[in-house]
Amino acid sequence: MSLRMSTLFLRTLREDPADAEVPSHRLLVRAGYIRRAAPGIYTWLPLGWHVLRNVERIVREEMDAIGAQELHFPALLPREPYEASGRWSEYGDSIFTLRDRKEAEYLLGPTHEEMFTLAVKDMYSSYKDLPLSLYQIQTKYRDEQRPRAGLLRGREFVMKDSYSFDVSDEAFMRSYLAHRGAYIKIFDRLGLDYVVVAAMSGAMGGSASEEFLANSEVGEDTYVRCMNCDYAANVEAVRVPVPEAVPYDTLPAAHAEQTPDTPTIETLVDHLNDKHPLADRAWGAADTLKNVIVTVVQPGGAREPLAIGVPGDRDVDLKRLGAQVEPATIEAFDESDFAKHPTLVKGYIGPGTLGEKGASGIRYLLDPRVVAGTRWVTGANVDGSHVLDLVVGRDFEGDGVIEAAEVRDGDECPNCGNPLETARGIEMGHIFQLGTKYADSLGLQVLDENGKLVTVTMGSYGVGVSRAVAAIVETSHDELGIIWPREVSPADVHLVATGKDAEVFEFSERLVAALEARGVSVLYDDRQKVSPGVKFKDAELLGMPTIVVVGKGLAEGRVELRDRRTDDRREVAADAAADEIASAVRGS
RNA sequence: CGGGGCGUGGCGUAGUGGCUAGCGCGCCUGCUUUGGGAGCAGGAGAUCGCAGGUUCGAGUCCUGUCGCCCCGACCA
Repeated sequence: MSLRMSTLFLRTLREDPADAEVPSHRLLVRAGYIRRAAPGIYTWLPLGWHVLRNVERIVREEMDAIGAQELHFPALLPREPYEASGRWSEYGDSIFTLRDRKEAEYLLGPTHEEMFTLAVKDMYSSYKDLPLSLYQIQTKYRDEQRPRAGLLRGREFVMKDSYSFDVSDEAFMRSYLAHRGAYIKIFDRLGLDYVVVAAMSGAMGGSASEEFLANSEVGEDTYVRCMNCDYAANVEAVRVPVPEAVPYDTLPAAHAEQTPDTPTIETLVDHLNDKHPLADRAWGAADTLKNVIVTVVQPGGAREPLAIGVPGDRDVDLKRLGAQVEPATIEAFDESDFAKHPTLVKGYIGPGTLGEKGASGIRYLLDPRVVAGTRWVTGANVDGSHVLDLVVGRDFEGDGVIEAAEVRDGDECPNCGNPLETARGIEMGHIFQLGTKYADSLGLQVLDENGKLVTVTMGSYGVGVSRAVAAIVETSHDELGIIWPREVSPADVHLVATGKDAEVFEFSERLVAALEARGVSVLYDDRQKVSPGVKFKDAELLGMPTIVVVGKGLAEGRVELRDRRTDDRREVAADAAADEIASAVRGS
């Protein structure tokens, strides 16, 4: 297959589009791969469409290799199945919904667990039919609050989603691991620099999940990895190592004291160092217990306040907190909320009024570090007053534990205790152990070998196909343009014919044909009245992995072969060019 | 939801209330040019986001509205 620049539906831009910030967005638009149609919605131009289809091809090959079967559901879906699974309301206003002429409600599918589950329920009823893995490559729709960065977070996007159906947990694990292996192959072939991390299952429900994150500064996910062992996790899923419980018989009794003008942790610490200097060290924020109040909004709209106690040197990480309470969402606790809870004294909130048994009745969850036996300085629920020597387990207890405090570089690894480092990544794939959530809510059961009904154990597995195109560009570009990995490139070779000699173009035509005969695809710049500089710039911007220049060297029987990534250049004999190029293409 | 920035030919942009809205890129025609985003000449292409208002006169000022981009979402 070959493409010709003279007729290709393409216009490269000399300047960056004003609305593009991240490299993948800038370059994909500049190089004419995509074009914005609406916020978070993009048109795939011919070159971009080639890349997208290449990514799809790789995904298909690896899914087929583990025996998954491809099918295709509609994107336009009826409301009922999503009502049955509870997600019509769980997804809330992030689903695109619409009505038909009879006022029946539909949605544009944000994901398809329900449809797969119902299809299997419809057709299968025996353990003999399992295991089964099905997949589709579909356009998905989510009305994101804030689409951003071009293809990285769009409202319309292409996703491969697959689902496994098994009779037992043991059988399920085999399906899960098969998918995991396929994903590793897919992301390797896509040329991505990625990590596999433990993750939260979020709106998908279920018990455990792992994410495949492409390392990138512009990624929206933060993850940690241990610098010693193989622990890696999305910050949302990090487990904080729990300190040993300490006997507290000998600790001094709790007592409140006046701490005027100390509504912040910083002013409180200053007060402590001023009035209660310690012999061996200074007071720090970590000695204080900070109580943060938020509003939890349930999918149905019900609102309730929630108090979270964290060490004063840590902020509450809203993403982590959100992941814990999903599908509920978190909103800030504002002045009007404070007005409804007069026992909360802003700046001096303490455990005294918190908890289901406290005066405020607000549910009170503690960071894992706030365990029995630890001693804190915290608010006394009186303006200008704090309590010292307040001991967990002796003086107060929370209603439970929550992982919501921020995770920082250098925190302890829960596996081995060594320091963790944080990094950013783009979520490329996510594999979920769903358990029986959907099978239960939609009634998917099969008869086992004893004739008894058993609920099917499911897994769900997603790859962001369109997002992968952006992630590849993020990990593979330079200041001149895109550098496609061989397997996804729109063509193997960008052939630039320069000069005005008819011979150059005649030779190039023969070279294109010879390369095609050798299975090498070519993007041929056959434009006749375009200056060489323009052609070179375009070749670098467009990013085919190999660039071949036919020009002034042809008179001496030579053509030039360049590697886009390394910029290695060498001259090869014109009459051996097709073979040289073909072997260079296969070798890289 | 909040904060900030911005809406002017396809793209990037200029435009102290005053003449026919300017420039670069791209596009069209002709001639020249062809190894690093060519030169000259001529040309096409804009209801200045939209709706009101102020004014003799509005791209420019006022009000409203729509849209886009970025940041933040809580620290008591």
